Amino acid sequence: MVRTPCCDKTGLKKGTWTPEEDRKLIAYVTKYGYWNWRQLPKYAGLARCGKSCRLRWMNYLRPNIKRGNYTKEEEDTIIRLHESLGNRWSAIAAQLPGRTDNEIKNHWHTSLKKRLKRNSITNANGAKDTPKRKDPEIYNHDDTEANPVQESNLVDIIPPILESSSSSSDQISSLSMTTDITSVGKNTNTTDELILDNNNEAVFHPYADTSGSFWTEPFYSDNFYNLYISNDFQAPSLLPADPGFASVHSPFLDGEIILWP
DNA sequence: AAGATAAGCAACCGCCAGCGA
DNA sequence: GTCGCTGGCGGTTGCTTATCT
Repeated sequence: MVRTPCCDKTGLKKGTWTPEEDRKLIAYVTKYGYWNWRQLPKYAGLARCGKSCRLRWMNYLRPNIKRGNYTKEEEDTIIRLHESLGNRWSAIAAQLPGRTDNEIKNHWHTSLKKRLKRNSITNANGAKDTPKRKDPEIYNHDDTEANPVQESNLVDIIPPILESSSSSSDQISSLSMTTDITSVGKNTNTTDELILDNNNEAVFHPYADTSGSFWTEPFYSDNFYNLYISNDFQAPSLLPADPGFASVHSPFLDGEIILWP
């Protein structure tokens, strides 16, 4: 039996996502939710495979994604879970809020596996092989707080995502209303962050200390959505009647936001 | 300074399970 | 029971960046 392709590949773009594509996907999913990944790119105005859209959203664009260096606790958890679960990355990721299976898998293959190997060699004969590049995650855990975020192009426009707002990485518990000043993004080329003032005007401010409050401040704001919700995509003719979908109306937005379960 | 090499990571591919018709 | 569709998962690839020589 001939396997049906996940999508019609003709004319579909592959490779790295552009900020513009990210904006479209964020805007669409924010407004309508992901009701059908295969159909979604058509309505969102994206020349991408549905799977590619899903992967991009799940691994990088959705709320509550934690980027950056792993803490020692996280690494220990990964190692411990890998011992018991094996390569079941999604199961491991479920125990680490904010981390995706893909990211954990990458981290395992690039750092943790080698670290364990090195440890076992060291334990076996006391020998130490020096890696070509010093890995601060392995050699200096105290540095993990110094630079907690590694930004992609995307983060030029997207705020860091709140980890603690939900125990499940697949949930948005709420869209938090924020106060006078709302952080909406970070300029990766400088130490400035983009914020909105009382008039909803974007201005760059010196980026505040990222330690401590960085992952705990509520910043996933309606103002952020207001910035990036655009009208350059087509609304689906039929939105899901799934009772698991809830919608809210924001005074800051033109229309409703679909909140997925 | 430039080329070689290793490391890191985003993204793709193919398979599989679940579900409804 | 089967077929087709969809979402999800894990393995792998290939590009970019960092480091070494």
